[in-house]
Amino acid sequence: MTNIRDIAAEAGVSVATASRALTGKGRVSAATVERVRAIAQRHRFQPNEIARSLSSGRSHSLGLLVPDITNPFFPELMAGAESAAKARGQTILLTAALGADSAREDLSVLRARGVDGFIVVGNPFDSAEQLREAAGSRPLVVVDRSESVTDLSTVVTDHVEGAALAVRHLIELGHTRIAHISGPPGLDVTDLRVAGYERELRAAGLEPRVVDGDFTVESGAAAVRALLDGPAAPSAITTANDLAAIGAMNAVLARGGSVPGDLSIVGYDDIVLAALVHPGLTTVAQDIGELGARAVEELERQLTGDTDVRTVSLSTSLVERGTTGRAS
Amino acid sequence: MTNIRDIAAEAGVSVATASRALTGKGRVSAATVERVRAIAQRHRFQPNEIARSLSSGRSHSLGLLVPDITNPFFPELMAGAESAAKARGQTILLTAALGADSAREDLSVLRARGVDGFIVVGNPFDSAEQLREAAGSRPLVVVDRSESVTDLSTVVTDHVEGAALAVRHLIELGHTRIAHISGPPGLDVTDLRVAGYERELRAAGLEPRVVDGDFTVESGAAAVRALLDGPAAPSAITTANDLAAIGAMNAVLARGGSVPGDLSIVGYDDIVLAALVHPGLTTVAQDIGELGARAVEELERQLTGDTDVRTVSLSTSLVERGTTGRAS
DNA sequence: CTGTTAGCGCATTCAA
DNA sequence: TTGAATGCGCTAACAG
Repeated sequence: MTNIRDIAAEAGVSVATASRALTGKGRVSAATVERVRAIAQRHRFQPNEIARSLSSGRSHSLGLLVPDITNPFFPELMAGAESAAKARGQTILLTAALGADSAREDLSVLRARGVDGFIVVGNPFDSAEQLREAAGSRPLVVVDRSESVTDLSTVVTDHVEGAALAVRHLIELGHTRIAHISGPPGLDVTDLRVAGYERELRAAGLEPRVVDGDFTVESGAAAVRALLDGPAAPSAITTANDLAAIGAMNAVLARGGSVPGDLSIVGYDDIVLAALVHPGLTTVAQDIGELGARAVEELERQLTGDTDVRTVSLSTSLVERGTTGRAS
Repeated sequence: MTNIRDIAAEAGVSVATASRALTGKGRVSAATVERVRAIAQRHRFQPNEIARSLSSGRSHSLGLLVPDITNPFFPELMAGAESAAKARGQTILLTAALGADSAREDLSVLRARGVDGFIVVGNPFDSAEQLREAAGSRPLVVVDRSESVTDLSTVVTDHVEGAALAVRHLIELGHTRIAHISGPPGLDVTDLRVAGYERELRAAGLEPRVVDGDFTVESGAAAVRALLDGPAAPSAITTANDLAAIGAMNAVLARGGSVPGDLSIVGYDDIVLAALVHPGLTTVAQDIGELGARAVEELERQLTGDTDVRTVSLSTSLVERGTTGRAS
């Protein structure tokens, strides 16, 4: 590997000057800059980032912690983060951790690797305080958690409005018995979406009805079975996420029912999968990749010295596909 | 941040001894090892990996290059690689690059970051030689390419046998007009699966029929439309991957047909999504996560000095779900 | 504008 | 078994 000493030697300057010419920091004559860079280019010189990190204290790498890589929501977010990071010369160090213990450990590993900051999707801990401590005073952006982390920068979508959007769509289609399959109770995202659902339903003079789920396909299926077998079965449902919606849809189809004939279904997230099932899932779309990209931007902002705590809120929209129809 | 000097000072030993006690390399008395480690633990000392890398020349990090993070196949593989790496104290540096140019650039960035080796999924270049050059003499394991990279360690599944498995299943169900929707022609994976398909079909005295696709949902849909609109429409198809199979299935359903009533469909890969569509997709399963995990293992083996070029071949199996039925 | 001098935090010689 | 010295490759302060 050719290093900066080789370049400096060939250019007939000191290593320090070569460094300045290459990084653009510090005053160097235009002539030497050009000469040094030309030589570097010819040698395909790539500064050793490890050495650079050790010396400068910045690694140009970002730690990304996601809860569950097999849930298709997260890869989409990762993709957005990865490409935004790449565009800014940053590299993503990826880690997936489900529980608080492994999250603590993983963050610690990433810290030892010198990441400049963290993007944490969801909060694996019980409190924002624990999360901040695990991040070890490094800049931190939380994605998709709002209420519980008021003193940290976050990137979120407007869950209340999104949930309301779904309900409004069903009401416009003439539905009056609209149930909601929620996420795990207590979670911000869950509560906000439930709140939006209830608000919009009550505004129309209708009675809310919430069945708890946990974002999984299975929970969606189980919830819908309970709903359809119970009294006053709904003609439409909104769900906490697309996975649950798909589970619900499969459960209806599995018992010979039809969607949207027997039940209209609205998902939430608009993961890629939503467009691939048949019929296509009507869902509340959030730009998942953008969520990741904006998190990178926010982190970058903090890394450049801006210490404001900010909440970036992205809008949502309804994507109509085939799982919703007029009430009969 | 507390560093090794602090630990050494508190233990009353030199930094060198502290380092030896912590890493376990070199002779140190059991007593001092214990003392140093106790102090380190009390301080929650985490050696700075950056410094360690610079000094030792090893970073304990692996570069993972995937072509397309939004194709659900790759996140599953990433998850397997990530957890295997974590279990071995390695960290994954992730990058996604579609074309050869960006792949070259990305590998270069990862190299500058000091990754100890690479796992490359597919070969973004025209030849194994270019890939090796882009990896810059660092150990390299290729996943899912076999033919074109005979002189590199690879982890693959037996595509020929997998494709044959699918055909055999359809033949057992009584189908005789069985078409195959392939991947992009020229790709190893494509050609091998086509070969397996043709071999098995010919063995049964049946005539093969291949329509080219490109692994996307759309290509599957287009191919199946062409097939059904043409003469001698098949009663069953095998596909190069699950995404194409799902596209095919949706195309049939979209025109009012039924699956498997009008067309039996077998996918390939068994991505998570395969179980989530309705009806569930019958498919040739490969353990995608295992593919990633084994790649990490192979790389690790090379990193520990074993320079044998090896090909790890994982087996496949048929998962019967709802998209295949008896020929009418 | 440029060169010299010091580290960054650790691993690894070489002596003792 | 331990310590002192050296260097990984680079950036950053300080002189000139």
